[in-house]
Amino acid sequence: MNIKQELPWDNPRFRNWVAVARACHVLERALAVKLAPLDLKPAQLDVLMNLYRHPGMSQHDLARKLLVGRSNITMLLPQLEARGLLRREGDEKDKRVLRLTLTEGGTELLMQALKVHMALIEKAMSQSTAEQCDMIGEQMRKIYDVLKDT
Amino acid sequence: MNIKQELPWDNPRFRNWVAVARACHVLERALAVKLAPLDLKPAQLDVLMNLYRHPGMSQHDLARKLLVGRSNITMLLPQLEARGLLRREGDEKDKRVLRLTLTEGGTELLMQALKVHMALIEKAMSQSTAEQCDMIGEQMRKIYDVLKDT
DNA sequence: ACATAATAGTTCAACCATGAACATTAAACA
DNA sequence: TGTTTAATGTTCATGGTTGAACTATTATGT
Repeated sequence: MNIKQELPWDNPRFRNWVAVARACHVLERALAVKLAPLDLKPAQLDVLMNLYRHPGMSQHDLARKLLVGRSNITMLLPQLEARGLLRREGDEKDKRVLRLTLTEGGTELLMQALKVHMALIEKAMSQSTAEQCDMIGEQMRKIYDVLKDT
Repeated sequence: MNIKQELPWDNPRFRNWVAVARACHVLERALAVKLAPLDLKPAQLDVLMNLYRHPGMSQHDLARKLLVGRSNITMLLPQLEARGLLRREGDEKDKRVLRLTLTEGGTELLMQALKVHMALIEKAMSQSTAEQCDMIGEQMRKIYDVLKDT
């Protein structure tokens, strides 16, 4: 086979993407550490955030928002429900779906967790100008759109 | 407690970072799918790439490069070694360390996998200009530096 | 209406990643 | 030298994520 090809580490796009992946990795890790005192995992925070913004959403919709399998949601929710952070109530029209809503306590914990999350992101992205930051977001949304159905 | 605070979804930095995380997520997933025919996981590809660039590196160094724990490497390598993709040889000076090198077969498989990986990244980032792409990489490296010791 | 297909959620087994505890070897230092 | 400290790699128990198979319910099509 022809082993001669442009090696990726000479390719700017490749090198730059590696940087993106590494940044994601360390931010995720840092978030996990900072959330530990609240006894909350990043995945759980994602759940709370989505329920705050979309009260009454179904588990299926939540899974799609989080880019995760439905079974993952099934495994995730009981702990949060047992802690009184959210409610699961059967939809009356469609008996298959469960409607999810945050409780008072869930909202309160979310607000604390958001402070932590925001502080971390501020720290991370404070080095970029607003224009740079927006441009990054714009490009990343394009990437998502290109790949989402792959 | 004071629940009044700037909500993250109104904050550009937050929204843009979410886009970064989502883009990472879907690219990682797409890579896993595309690598499946080669019977290779993304994590394994990362190993091969690093060994290609740094032949003779130790497991400890590899773990640091990949931002994972040493035990992860211990679990990862035997499969690759059994497939004849790499060699583990004890260092003569320091009997604690194992030196890792790719075999011919490992290099060959790596080259195939790199084509897949490159194609995916090209597809993802082809929407950005070279300047935008470099800027993204630059900002991400800053983020990594800021957070790496958190 | 009835059969078929599609959807929401659950269960379960398999796979990964992690971190603490451990064995071996090397380095520091007294 | 002899003792203590540090570093490398392994083992193992734990917890998280996944996808396929399953149940229950709703939609579709004839």
